[in-house]
Amino acid sequence: MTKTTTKVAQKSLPLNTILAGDCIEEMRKLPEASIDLIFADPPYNLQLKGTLHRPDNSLVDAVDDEWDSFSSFGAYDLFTELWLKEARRLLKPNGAIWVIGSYHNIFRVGAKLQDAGFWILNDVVWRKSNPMPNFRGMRLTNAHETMIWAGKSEESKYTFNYEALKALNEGVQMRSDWVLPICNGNERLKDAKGDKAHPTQKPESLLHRVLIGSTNPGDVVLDPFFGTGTTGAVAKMLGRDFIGIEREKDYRTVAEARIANIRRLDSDALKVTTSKRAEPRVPFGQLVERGMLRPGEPLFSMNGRHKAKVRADGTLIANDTKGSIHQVGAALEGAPSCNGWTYWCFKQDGKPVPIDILRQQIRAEMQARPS
Amino acid sequence: MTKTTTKVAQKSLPLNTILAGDCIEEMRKLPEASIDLIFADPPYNLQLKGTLHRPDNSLVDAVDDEWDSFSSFGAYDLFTELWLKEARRLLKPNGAIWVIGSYHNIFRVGAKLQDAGFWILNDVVWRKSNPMPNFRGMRLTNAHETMIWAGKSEESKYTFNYEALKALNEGVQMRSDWVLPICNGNERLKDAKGDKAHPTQKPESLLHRVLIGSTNPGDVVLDPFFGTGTTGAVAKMLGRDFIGIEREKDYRTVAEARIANIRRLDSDALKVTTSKRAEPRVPFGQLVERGMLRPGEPLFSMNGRHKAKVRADGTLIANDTKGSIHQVGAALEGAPSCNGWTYWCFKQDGKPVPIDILRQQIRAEMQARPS
DNA sequence: ATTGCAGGTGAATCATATC
DNA sequence: TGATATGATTCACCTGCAA
Repeated sequence: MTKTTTKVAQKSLPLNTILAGDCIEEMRKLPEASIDLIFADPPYNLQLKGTLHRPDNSLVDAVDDEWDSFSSFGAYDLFTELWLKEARRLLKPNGAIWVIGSYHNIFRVGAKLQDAGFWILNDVVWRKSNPMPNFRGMRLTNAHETMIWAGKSEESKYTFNYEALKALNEGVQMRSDWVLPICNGNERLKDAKGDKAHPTQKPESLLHRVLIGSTNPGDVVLDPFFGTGTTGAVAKMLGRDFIGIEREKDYRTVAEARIANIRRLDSDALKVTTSKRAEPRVPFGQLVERGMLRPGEPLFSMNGRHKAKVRADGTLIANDTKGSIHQVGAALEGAPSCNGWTYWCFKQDGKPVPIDILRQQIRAEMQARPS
Repeated sequence: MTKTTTKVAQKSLPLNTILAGDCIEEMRKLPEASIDLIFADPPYNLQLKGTLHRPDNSLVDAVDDEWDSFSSFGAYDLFTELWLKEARRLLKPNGAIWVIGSYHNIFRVGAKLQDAGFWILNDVVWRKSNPMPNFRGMRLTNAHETMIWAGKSEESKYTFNYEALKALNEGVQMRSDWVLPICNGNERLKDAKGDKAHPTQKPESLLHRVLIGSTNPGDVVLDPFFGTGTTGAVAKMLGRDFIGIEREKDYRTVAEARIANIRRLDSDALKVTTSKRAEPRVPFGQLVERGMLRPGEPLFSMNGRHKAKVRADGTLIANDTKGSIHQVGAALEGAPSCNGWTYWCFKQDGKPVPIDILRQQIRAEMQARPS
């Protein structure tokens, strides 16, 4: 999943800095189609009226009275619409976004995401291993938060490091529910008085998984609600570039000091298990050209049920069926498709050997002496 | 939390029957403020396009029913608004609603719930213990569905059987994430041909927990998307009255036969949800994500002969060998297999410490705060 | 009776390079 | 832009039959 990057756009970006100001205004100053990934942890405290940030006062005031008891929802929706619009403008065509929230706001954000043209890829549940209990026993322990992962559009070729996440999960594909502890202990940033510096600091483990899974080293990650900079800290550690936007001076100060202390991992540590999809394509005919397989040599299906003969042009023939290793395999199995590389074996010293071994030999040679 | 019930209203209700017809029209015929709880499993609007094959080329049996197809998000929103409006009219002042959905629809439903004046109490995640995997490795395994629990209004004195749920959860406060298996085996209803009678039958364990937690015996439970009647079956089993609404005759027929066969609570069913699980598996990657081990940190084999470096995705690299802690250990020893947990150490204050110590720490946390 | 293996399946927005 | 060819990809259960 390599991508071409626009050097011009990247050069004008304020990489690895924290922009001071309102997130919508600051996003408007950045060039379109310049960001690979956005991670957003927007405000969600709807009950405390007046603390909600209003980007465009005249418009909010205009609808204020009409919305009656739901005026806060309307204002929140407008705010969501505006920052999502800018976020989408900034993303490259193959970019993606993560948004985190709780039941207070996540449903409204998710609906607005879909309305704006984002294409939801997964909703991910962060299951907290140590949540705050429900003290009054009036509801269930609120033990999770919800993240939405969405591509810029339905057509986006988003980045997904499937094999890396599978490796993180001990060889089993990663699920949409992530069990991680909340941020506390040494990781939790404190102010001069010893109080927590930010009320909702997210754990670095959460960002680690997000960035490993949906970015590559060198990608540009924007966090429009930067807070104390968890996104920036993990991005720097993992060799990604970040841009933060934060209104509050106190948060910016804490974040800057925090990120300055982070050391970027060396390139060995940054490398991650890659997908086979990224490996170069090898035509089957090359095995014949190189004499690894002889024309006329018989191949056998892995299940032992079928047999075919190699032809000089790298096609197979079995009974009446002729064609590529994939086509003949599919025809013999009556299947819609077939991966011929894993379907066929040849005999070596009487033992069946998958032809994929030969492809791996060629690929190893290509790595040693790239053409 | 006892409630006074209006005898007059209850007498005119079609208790413990399945109404045939469109849910909005049928709800309009019922008297207002007559229902204690609504459980709704509306169409998810999955928007599936092509076909999907498994790695073995077999075809995935998708939900392609006409009832799940909407022309646009706008059409789905309108449908949601209309049925929610009737649902809210039918609820008693202290009534509540549960709605279940996936990321395709739940954000829109949640926003409309809030717009209609419902007051969200919790969002609850049903974590499937056995979900369908992601066959193409393109996304995370979609391993959960989301339920929203909401009161008719902010002022509703909703029913919540805190102690009963705590008992169901082995004496620990019930959390907002519920681990339950999907509906299969004997519980899954089949038609005459042996195919599944309904594409999306919900497990009774899910309804069991909902009804135990948010209704009392004798309460009236309405399910406007009754399907094959899981809500009715569990309600009858638990001594609650139900009203079902279902358009499709085939589903009604199956549901009626099913509910007629229900007698009383099977006490074994209760034990399923309270049984202890085996010792949890801890992926090595979690130590990296949690910062217990840093990417780039060296590990040493117990015998002192080998060294490896931790990578950001929880794999190791040693010389040319990359892979899991087990794979790299096996490769270095030339052994067919290796338990990486007992093979590798890290250095703490200059002394070697087995990495298994870190796994034990995580397990201790999980035990102290079990799911 | 018990074990093991083959086969089936579940609310799924599930590919991509080349011609 | 659309058709064609290549070839990547699965977890936890369940049932039924064979050994």
